[in-house]
Amino acid sequence: MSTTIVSSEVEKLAEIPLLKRLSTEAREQLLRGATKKSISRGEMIFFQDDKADAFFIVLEGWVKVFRATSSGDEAVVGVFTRGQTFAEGAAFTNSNYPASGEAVTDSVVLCIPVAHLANSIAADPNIALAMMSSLSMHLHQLVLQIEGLKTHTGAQRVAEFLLNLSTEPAGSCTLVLPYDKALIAGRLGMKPESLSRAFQKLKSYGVEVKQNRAIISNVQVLNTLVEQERTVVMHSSHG
Amino acid sequence: MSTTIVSSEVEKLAEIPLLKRLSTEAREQLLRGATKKSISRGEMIFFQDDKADAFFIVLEGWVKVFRATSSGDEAVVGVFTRGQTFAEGAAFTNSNYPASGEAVTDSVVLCIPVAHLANSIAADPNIALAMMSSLSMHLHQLVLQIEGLKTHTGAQRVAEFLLNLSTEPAGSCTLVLPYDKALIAGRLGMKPESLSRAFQKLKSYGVEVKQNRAIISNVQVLNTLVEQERTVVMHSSHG
DNA sequence: AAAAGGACCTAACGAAAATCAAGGAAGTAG
DNA sequence: CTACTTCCTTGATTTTCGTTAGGTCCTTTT
Repeated sequence: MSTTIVSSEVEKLAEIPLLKRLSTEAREQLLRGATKKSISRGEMIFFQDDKADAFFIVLEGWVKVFRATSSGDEAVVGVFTRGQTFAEGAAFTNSNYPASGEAVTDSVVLCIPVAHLANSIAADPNIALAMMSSLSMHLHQLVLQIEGLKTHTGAQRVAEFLLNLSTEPAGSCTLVLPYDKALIAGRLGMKPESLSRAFQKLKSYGVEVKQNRAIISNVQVLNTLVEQERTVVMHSSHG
Repeated sequence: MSTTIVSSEVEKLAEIPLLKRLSTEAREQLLRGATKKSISRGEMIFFQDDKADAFFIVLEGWVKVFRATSSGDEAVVGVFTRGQTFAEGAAFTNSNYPASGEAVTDSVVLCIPVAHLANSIAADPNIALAMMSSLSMHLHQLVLQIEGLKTHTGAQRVAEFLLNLSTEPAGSCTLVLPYDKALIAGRLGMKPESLSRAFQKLKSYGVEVKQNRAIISNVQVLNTLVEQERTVVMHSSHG
């Protein structure tokens, strides 16, 4: 399921962060070599260790990127949705994908071959600047993820995740969990059971989870929890 | 302690990965705006949340990049040495440093202002490609770090760290721990006490640690340890 | 309507690692 | 040589988290 981009679609894609800063000509040039792919839930997009000959932009749905260890264990490295780029890092080292990509919902992604990207950059160097900005944001996100893993408890990471989903800066807020709990757990570096326990603990901080809906009664309370030091957190007073 | 680069030095710097692929002219252009800084052990190079107006290349010594939480806890995001680039991600987001940088030994770093980089890229787009490659390698390294944290035990991560330092592909090998154990622990996402105990466990895999020297009696044995699944590792037979 | 399957939660156990506290080893200054 | 600091190790205890197994609820199937 793969089609080229028709020019009427190009302007719709201008809202994507990576393409936003480009001129109309540069955008058209870059998209000329791109194809749109529809992918069913559970289908693989690329495989770890394969030659990295393309990178991707999510148009619809959710995609996970993960590394599989030799023993079948997997570590979720990122989860991406509408407008986000993924696997763009591999595209420049002229090497292989360091991780695998899989659709976790039915998805549509834009696939841009590395060879075409190289040509496009030669034609318009501004494309390189847009890519670098995208890479940097990715880098920044990974830095935050590492900090979270090293200094936050499970419940704190879950709280952080919920706060990122919430739009309200304060007060109460209801939100929809974007993908199933097993994947959320993977994304946060824990097992589903631990995620369950974390939700339990967050009850005493005013978080109610029912099905795929979460209700935060007070965003600021959660915020203070995330800010707290590891050792001080989650002692007898709450629980 | 900050000086500009004299042209006689430029060719010596050609071996640095970021600069390697550039033409002599591009290299000279980029280095024209660079300054060399000598930094004492413990001195800060840049501060988290400050405006990111420069990125760096290590010429001598070791530098750590870390994030500090409000409560004084810190997460080491990377440790860099000779030839490696750091904080280059911040140079493109036009924002603030997501982490702080500090010299852990007396060091010399090359400081390249973001404004000058932008000018240089305009003059020669190939510089952009070199930067992208550097960013990508960084991205890849962080991905591996996240994988390690999520799927390896402490002892496995230490083994991995030692293997990265070793030059021999097999057999025995002696190596020098490049910086103090507290930092190694931070780098690997654990406490110094846990690092100590991890070294203990590795004794039964043929690793001897005395002072800042480590002797690996068989590199391959360590390699198999790292490859093993989490749950199978470190049971009664060893220890 | 009953059965089957899937997603999620709960509980009990064990392993890994953090914490707290104390003791050693090496280097430095008096 | 002794006192002191800094860095590292060790031991005892607690917490966290993975594992396993069983249970509930909800949806789909027959």
